[in-house]
Amino acid sequence: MTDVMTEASGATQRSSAARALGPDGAPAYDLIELLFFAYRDFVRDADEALAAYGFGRAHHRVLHFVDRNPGLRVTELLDILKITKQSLGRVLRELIDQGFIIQREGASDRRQRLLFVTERGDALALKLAHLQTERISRALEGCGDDVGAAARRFLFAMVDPEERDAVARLAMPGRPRGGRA
Amino acid sequence: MTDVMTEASGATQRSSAARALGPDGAPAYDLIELLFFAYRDFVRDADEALAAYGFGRAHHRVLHFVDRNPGLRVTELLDILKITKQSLGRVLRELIDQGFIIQREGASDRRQRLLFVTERGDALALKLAHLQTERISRALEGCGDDVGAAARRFLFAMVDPEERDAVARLAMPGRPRGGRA
DNA sequence: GGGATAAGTCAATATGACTGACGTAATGAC
DNA sequence: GTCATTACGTCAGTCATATTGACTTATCCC
Repeated sequence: MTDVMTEASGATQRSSAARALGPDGAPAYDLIELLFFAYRDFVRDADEALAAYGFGRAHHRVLHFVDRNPGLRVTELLDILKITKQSLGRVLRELIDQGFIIQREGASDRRQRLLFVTERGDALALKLAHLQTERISRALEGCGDDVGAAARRFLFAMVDPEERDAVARLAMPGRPRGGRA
Repeated sequence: MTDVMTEASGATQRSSAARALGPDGAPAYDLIELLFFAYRDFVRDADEALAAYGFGRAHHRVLHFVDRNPGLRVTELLDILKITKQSLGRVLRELIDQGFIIQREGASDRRQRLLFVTERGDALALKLAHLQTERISRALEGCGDDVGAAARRFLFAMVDPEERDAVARLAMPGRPRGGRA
């Protein structure tokens, strides 16, 4: 087994962790735990609303990204969510069967099934986004002025470097809401 | 793509809330999505390491909070994780059976089973914390000076108000590492 | 003694994920 | 026109994490 402990506590060379987080290279327990607690409560808002539709977190994610990116291809969605197409299968089917999402053949490539939200889907996506935005807004109100910008920078920097281009394209501030089908 | 992320939106001066929502009350899609992507990658570090032990994310959470809070009672752990004792059951059993956690009868109340990590459990908890700290440190390095403090403030403000006391007690910056059994 | 509390357990179920294999249709290169 | 590749879907089986509900045991405290 790789001896992580000696590597971590060895005083000879200071890792980036040690530099950023204290003289003794102590773990950043506060941020680790804050991320856990903040995310735990953040997703719970939407979870509760989704239960009324018989949907779960997975449905929300699909609906959200289709709402934000009309005409999204299935492959692109899989790449965003980092799940397999089998995992997506059931969730997408339910959203389509219940009229929240529709598929259209690609104009240039007829193998593609482009995804769009319906009016109903857009309404639900927007409702959930507003719930989450309420929590975010209240959080930012209680903080200093630049905290929103700093939070964006920090969260963006937490993303895998090789994913940042894709994330920047998707999560760009002020990007307009997409249209419906 | 730093320019994308450094850009704080509002040209007009509004309240923090209005800025978060945008000029037209639009959802805070950027922060919603950044939270998703940041958390997705954040937990993946530990997930990969845990796979080698046959453990999952649930084991990590239990191990982490027991490591950080030696002598934790089962009820307290359930309250932190917000899961049922049935859900905790299997995970805790496996951690105990494989020698990562031990239980001790409470001294004053013999109904209690106080939880402690073993040396082995402490080593694994620390290894996982270091993995996550590495990502956090690298993220903070790429940001401005006050971003760490701002991120803490933002994440803390994202927690349910009625949970904040409990979270503050657990995730206080600079809180010392707990001891083993 | 008796009610409340701490913890554990059995059973059934839901959700979200996985791997692997296979099928179908369309594209695009040769 | 054939053929490999791509996009998508699906069948089958499995695993991890979570749920509700019911019940037990031991202990505490009034």
